[in-house]
Amino acid sequence: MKQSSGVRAKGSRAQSPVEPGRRERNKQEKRARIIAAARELFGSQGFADTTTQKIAEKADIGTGTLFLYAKSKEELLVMVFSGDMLEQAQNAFRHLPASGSLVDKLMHVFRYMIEYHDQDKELAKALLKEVTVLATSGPRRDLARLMHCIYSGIGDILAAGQAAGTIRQGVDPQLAAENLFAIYYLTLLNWISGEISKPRFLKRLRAKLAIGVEGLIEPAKTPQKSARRT
Amino acid sequence: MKQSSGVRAKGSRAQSPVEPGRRERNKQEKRARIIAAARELFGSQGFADTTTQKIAEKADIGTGTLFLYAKSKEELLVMVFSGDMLEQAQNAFRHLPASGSLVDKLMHVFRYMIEYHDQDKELAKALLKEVTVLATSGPRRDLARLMHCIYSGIGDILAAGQAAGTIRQGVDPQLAAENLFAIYYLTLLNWISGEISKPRFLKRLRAKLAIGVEGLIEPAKTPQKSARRT
DNA sequence: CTAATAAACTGATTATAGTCATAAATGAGA
DNA sequence: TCTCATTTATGACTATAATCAGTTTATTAG
Repeated sequence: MKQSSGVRAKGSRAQSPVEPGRRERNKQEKRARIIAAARELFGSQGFADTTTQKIAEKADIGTGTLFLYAKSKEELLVMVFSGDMLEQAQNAFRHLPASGSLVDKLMHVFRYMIEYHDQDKELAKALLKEVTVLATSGPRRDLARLMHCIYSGIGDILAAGQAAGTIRQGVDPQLAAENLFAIYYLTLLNWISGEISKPRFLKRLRAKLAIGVEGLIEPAKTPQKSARRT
Repeated sequence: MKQSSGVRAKGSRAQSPVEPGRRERNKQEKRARIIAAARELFGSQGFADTTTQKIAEKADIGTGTLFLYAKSKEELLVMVFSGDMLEQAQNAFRHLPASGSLVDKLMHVFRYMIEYHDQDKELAKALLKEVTVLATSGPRRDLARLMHCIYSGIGDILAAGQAAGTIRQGVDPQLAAENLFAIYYLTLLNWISGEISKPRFLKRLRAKLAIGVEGLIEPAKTPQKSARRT
């Protein structure tokens, strides 16, 4: 019933606020071995052909132990790659170009993610299948972090646009960010599932984002510049 | 090597262009039994707790036969419910209200689909997990029909709006339709995965669709009517 | 009709994800 | 140091999705 997450403050010198303790260290070290083994095997054999046995063997743990760290093979997959995806997303926002249109900025961000998935399309497919349903769901903490990073990153871009006066004040940046991500995400899934080529995909994505940004409404008969072909 | 899809034109009277033949009839009948059995069991026991054994038993076929009709348990799930979803989508467009804003119309359409999934959230979750990745992919014919129905339905609404002059001519209705569906879909997934209540979800969806329709761009300093709160 | 061919069916069998009773390791208290 | 309680680890075991070699059934040709 106690929580005792390796907090240890025994005896005299325990100056650093949290000292792990052997138990916690072992656990982390094992967790790291599991992730390393799974990453390598998923990468070389693919998701379906990698058995949990092989992962346990490679990580040098018992077969049952694996499921103490991930409740299922699918969760293991997410565990392995959600960290990578978060890093990729953070990089995307860190290297955001200062100039350029909103669509350019969005394409910059999404291209980082696209490049990541392009490394291994099969794996990406399996991964996205899991992520799609889990991402929004409660107890997947790491995915929640990823989604928050993405949504707040895009939200910040939009808020900056509002501050600069290029984006309507009335728009909730959070909701708009979710919209733009949704557009990206379904287009990504379409690409991952085969069919369409990468250049075509990128072009299509850009066109869709442009529509998402500009909206669908006819600008109420003001014969100004941007009204094309009547 | 021959194709011989039960075409049968034997002997004298074979006036109707394609007469099934016993083999094809058996197959269809068996397929129907499988779908009926699977639907009932998935509905009462849920996806995970329904074994393929139980389905085969209930459909009165061998365990192996099941996998002649669906390559996997997941495909079986899609087989069972994609027909329902298509019907639901067709109903939504059939009963489209003549008046109302674009957002109203979209909400009308999506509400039909939402009501369907609301009947059994757990099942919907399992179903959407499969559908999300397969929907776009090649060899899933029934899902392809579903997506085409949805996209062309929304596309038609938008094209009508263009004809009426309320929607910008420059917008590709197909791409815009995919955007609006994407907004709906990720919001749906978020709802299905728990957390948010139905009224909140509907409200949020409407707000997002409004943003998707109106766009994000500041209307270039024309102090006209529709510019809210400066 | 009969034989030959092809398609559809079958359930015993296999592969593997995930469980669970038991054992080992760890840390706290004395 | 030696208990004792709690957490973590283990691999034999179970459940079940999916396969496949062998069988049955339908169709076509003669």
